[in-house]
Amino acid sequence: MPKPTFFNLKEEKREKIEIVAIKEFAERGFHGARLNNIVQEAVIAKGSFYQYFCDLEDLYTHLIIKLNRRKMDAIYEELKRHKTTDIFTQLALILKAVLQFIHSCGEDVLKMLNHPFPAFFYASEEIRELREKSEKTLFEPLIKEAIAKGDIIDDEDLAYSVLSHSGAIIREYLFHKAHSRDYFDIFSDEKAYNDAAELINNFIKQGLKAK
Amino acid sequence: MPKPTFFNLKEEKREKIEIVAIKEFAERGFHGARLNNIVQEAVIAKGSFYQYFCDLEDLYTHLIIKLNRRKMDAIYEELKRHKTTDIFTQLALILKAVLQFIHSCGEDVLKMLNHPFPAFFYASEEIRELREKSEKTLFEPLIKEAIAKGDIIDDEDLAYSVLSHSGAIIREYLFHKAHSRDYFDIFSDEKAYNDAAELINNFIKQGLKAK
Amino acid sequence: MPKPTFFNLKEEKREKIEIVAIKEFAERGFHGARLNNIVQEAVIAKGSFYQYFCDLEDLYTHLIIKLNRRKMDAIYEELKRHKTTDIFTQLALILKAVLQFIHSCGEDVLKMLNHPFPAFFYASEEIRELREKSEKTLFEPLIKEAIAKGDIIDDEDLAYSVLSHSGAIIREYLFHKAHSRDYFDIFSDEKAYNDAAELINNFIKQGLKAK
Amino acid sequence: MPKPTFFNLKEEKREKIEIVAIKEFAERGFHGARLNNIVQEAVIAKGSFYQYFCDLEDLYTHLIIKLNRRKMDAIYEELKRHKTTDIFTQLALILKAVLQFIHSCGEDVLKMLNHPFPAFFYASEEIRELREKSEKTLFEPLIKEAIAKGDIIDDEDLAYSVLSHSGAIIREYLFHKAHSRDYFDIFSDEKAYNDAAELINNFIKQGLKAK
DNA sequence: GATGAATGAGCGTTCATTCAT
DNA sequence: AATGAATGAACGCTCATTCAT
Repeated sequence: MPKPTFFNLKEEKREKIEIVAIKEFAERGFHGARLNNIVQEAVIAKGSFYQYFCDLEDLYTHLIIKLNRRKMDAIYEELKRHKTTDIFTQLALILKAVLQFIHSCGEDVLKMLNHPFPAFFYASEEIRELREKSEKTLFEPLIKEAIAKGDIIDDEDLAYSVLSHSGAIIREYLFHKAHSRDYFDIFSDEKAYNDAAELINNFIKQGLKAK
Repeated sequence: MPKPTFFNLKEEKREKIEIVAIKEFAERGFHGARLNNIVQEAVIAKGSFYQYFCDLEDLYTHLIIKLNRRKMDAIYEELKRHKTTDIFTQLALILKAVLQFIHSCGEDVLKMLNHPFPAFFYASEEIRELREKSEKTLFEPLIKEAIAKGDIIDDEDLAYSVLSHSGAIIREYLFHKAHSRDYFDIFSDEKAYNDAAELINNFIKQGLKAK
Repeated sequence: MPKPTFFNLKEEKREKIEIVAIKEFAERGFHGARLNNIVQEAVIAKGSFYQYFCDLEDLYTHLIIKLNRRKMDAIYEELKRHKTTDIFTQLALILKAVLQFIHSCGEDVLKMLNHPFPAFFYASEEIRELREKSEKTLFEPLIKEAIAKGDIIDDEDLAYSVLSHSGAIIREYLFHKAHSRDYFDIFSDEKAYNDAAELINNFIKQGLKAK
Repeated sequence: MPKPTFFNLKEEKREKIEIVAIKEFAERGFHGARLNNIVQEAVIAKGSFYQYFCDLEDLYTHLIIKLNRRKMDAIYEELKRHKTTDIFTQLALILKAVLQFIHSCGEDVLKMLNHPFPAFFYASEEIRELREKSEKTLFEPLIKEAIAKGDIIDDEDLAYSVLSHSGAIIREYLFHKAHSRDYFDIFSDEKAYNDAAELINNFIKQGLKAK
């Protein structure tokens, strides 16, 4: 968690540091990122960095959490805007919101997220919370309601494990179809993405719908 | 690729190095692994390490390839032993073989494989081939045959993207059910794993079976 | 080129590093010189060294350039002080200035310069410029003027190749006479050196003077 | 000095090692040369190398001494063939013999000799002897006789210091004229070399001839 | 709060030399 | 005499972190 000093910074400076850091993490991954590069690009003193963050992990975690929060906000807003109660329509809205979010972030964020997460990431308590509070919090109420309404079969765990992998399956689908491994590709062709999303959504519907 | 010197080593010594390295990679990930620790634990001179491998990446890649080959061998053996042509029975066999393979390897291998792959890994030609020759080679013929026989709907890409995520969905299911994050847990309760495998298998069947 | 940090150092510290480095290069040559020895003798942290210089080559080049500049300055000052236009008087002044310069530097500098230059040295652009701007710049105008005045025969290349070896011939002369191989010896007996310089100067005059 | 084992080797093998070593020293200089490369190219075991030589310095010194001996032999043969007693004709013969020797050795030898001598070289007793026994032994009798005959002025030391630099002055002359630093150039144009040799020879004659 | 020079543990890697076979 | 695997000291260099100003 960044130190209070960081949040007392002028918005402009704070954003500069974040943008520069995202660029560094995007270009070189967490393990390749160098504090020297970040402070140089952000035009802050090395000592100042340690007034703002404990260390590089702290900064990295901060960025991931912030991006995740913004992603979840975008999803919730999309869900709120359409006010549907059908879980498969909701899944479609979620997938669409994710696509839009990624577009809105720019290439560096995408490149950063495309790097494998560093090992410390999985060990961190902060991250455990983050995961609990994002996908679970998102899907569980939807699933519970859909079960209550009798829309899907009565297996929360199955529904969750499938829904939470829907994004990954879409990406695998597009990768496999295109024989590509370029992460950008699959987000740039909006039509192809939406078609794949609908296909996977329908696939999931087959398996989950109440008998 | 390890140097010939490595393969000329006495089996005992060669295995010791591999086991020690797996442990180090398991505990700290590739980027956290330290050559010093490995040579110390394996009781070999630092210089000797470089008689066996070009560098740490070489050792890491060797281990991943070897483990992957053993996994694929186990799967193919299982498929051969049962000689079924039903794709969903085949998927069940595959999942079972993977479970057995992981049991046979021990916890360190699992922990090592659970770490995100380092970036260099994706750049390597060796690895690209490995990936082509493993999951794709495994699933594609099964899918093609099942489509030809009219057992599943005629969408190779969909089938592939779903089947290749079946393992991940099972693990997510067990994680979510157990509220656990210990990766080895989910492989230790064989019954629970097999039940989950059957459940996910059936789920997939719903979505893929020919109409 | 040393980094700005080096030039911001207190004079005392900067000189200590230079003196220590000259001693190390003098005793062991560039290829034998050890960074460990330098930082230990100079009582600075290894990391600090890299705040001051890119690497050992950087330090070595810095020293050579600095010494060369000081040598050339000494020569030009001597020439300016006496304002002669006779090329052989000028050569005598140059030889005298070199002698004084070497005396002012001490034995270590002499020993350092007596080592063969490392190979990288000849590849560097910085050094190419240095060479262009030292001996050539020094001798060529003198020669051109002497030819124009009709003082020496009209062969620039011959004059240059002979004049630029005058120092080496003097040293060989003194070595041979003294049956010595200690490089510093020949500069310590000022009288002998000056006699030799005059002798060689006269020798050259015989070959170069206009007929 | 190589060990007796080396001289017991079959001529063919011995020559192979020398040729390979010359190539390695030519390409990378003494400090860049790697024993690994030499034994690999010469197809001998690393351990065998130490049966033949104490270390790399031993091999290097052996090669230099051998080449020097061959050069001196070539010079003496040339002098013997023409049986002149005029010192300047003799100098011309020496310069010519050197040119021919370098041509006969091939490019690798030239490249090897073009590298600066390593520092250990100057410290070695073996080398001191070598130098004593080559240039000095060559020039001193010639000079003594020329003085006795009254052909040149009575200053042995001057004559020696000038004659022993004649080769270097020729090279400087050709370098300067061609604005080149490529060592090969100056030996490949035989005509230019011979013209320069004659020019420098005449120059020296002016300064040395008896008045 | 801001600075940036100072720090030194730690890194991966090299390679001449040894020595058991 | 020949081998080549084993060795480990030594190398230059990195870079997150500290700390005096």
